[in-house]
Amino acid sequence: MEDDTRQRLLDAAEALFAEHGFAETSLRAITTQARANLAAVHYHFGSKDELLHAVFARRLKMLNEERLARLTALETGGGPVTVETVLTAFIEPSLRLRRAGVQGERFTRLLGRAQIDASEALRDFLRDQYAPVLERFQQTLGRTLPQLQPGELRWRLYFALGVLSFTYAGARLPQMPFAARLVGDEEWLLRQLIQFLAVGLCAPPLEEGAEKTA
Amino acid sequence: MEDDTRQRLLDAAEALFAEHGFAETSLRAITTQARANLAAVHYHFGSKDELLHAVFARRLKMLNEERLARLTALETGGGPVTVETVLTAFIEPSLRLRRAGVQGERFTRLLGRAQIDASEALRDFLRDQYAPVLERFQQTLGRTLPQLQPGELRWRLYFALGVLSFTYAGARLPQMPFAARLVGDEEWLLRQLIQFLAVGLCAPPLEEGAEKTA
DNA sequence: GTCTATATAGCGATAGAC
DNA sequence: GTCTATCGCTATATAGAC
Repeated sequence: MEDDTRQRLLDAAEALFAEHGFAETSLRAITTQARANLAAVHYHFGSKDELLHAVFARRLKMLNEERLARLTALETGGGPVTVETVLTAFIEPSLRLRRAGVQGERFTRLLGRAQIDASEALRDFLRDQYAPVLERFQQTLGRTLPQLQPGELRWRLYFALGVLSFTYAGARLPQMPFAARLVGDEEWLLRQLIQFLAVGLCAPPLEEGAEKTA
Repeated sequence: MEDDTRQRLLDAAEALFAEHGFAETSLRAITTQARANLAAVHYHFGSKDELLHAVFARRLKMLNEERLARLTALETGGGPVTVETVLTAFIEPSLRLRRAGVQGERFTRLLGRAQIDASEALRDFLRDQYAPVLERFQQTLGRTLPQLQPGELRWRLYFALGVLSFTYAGARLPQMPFAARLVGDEEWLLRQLIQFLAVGLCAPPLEEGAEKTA
């Protein structure tokens, strides 16, 4: 069992945090699902907070490295650098994670939740992980959409990441009569999503003057 | 104090739930901020869950009634029924709530969070409140955008509500170097938001065949 | 309606045997 | 590394005086 226990704890925490939230999930629920002892969490991670941190660390580094690698390949590959291809470079790695199995789907769900839920400490950690990625994507998009003021581009990027987070979080709009989960056919949904975001980012500027820069 | 205590409890709960989340907020924190006794919550509401329910009930009914009234006025007023005007009919009432004071801003923040956070029981309540509103807006949008398959329209509406929830929740994208809060200038941001959503909803259909209807 | 006092339960965390 | 047992704390909820 030894190190395998650590992985089972991460898997169980990932699933339960994604489903019920951090505060609502007890260490007892996690260790039960992981078939581990209650004390194992503190032996392997030190605290509940550090367990959550480890859940993110396990997957986030690779995810964002893949995003940057795809963007670099896009910019040096000689192909067309359009809003669609840049968005795809950002989104596809996370979609691959979802396709890789149920644990990947749970992680993206947790990641979406964290954008709204995250405590101050977790936000600091996520910021460190995301800052270089977002900055590079923003720069590239800025070159692709030179007609936009920086403040305008940043808000549109904010909206776009909002859609992505909301969708990955699997938010069930209580009012919608259809299942809002990403069931099957994620390829079709990805195309819908990318088009929705792309036309939003590419919309003509609204700025009349140039006073709004932040 | 009598009934005033009830209002102060609702105000404090609204603020703290919006800021820290439901599970993370204790009744002690709420009663302290409301300058009320701990037992007052159970006297006035019965339980913590029913307090949350009451926080939503206090504002949600009026909000959705105003949305429906605006949509009706739009459809019978003889003016142009465009995607932008329909979106405005949906969004403006919540924006008015935000402008009305800090409590309105807190409520919309809580409402945004709830779309991702909500427990099963709260989701049932929200569904009942939202179902008729969303259905009518979807019908109207369907007439304005007849080229879209129903499934396509529903997902685009889902994306749009995602952006709105995310923005109202005041999600601080940890990676963004700018303040992601809605500081001042909400008029400018509203125009940005509505344009982003409108062009996304109006994008040409992606459907090749007609097999995808749900 | 508001208060004090308390019941009851679950939480994260730790000590120490094995 | 894994276990049992438990500490110390906080939570929601309630009973009963005023």
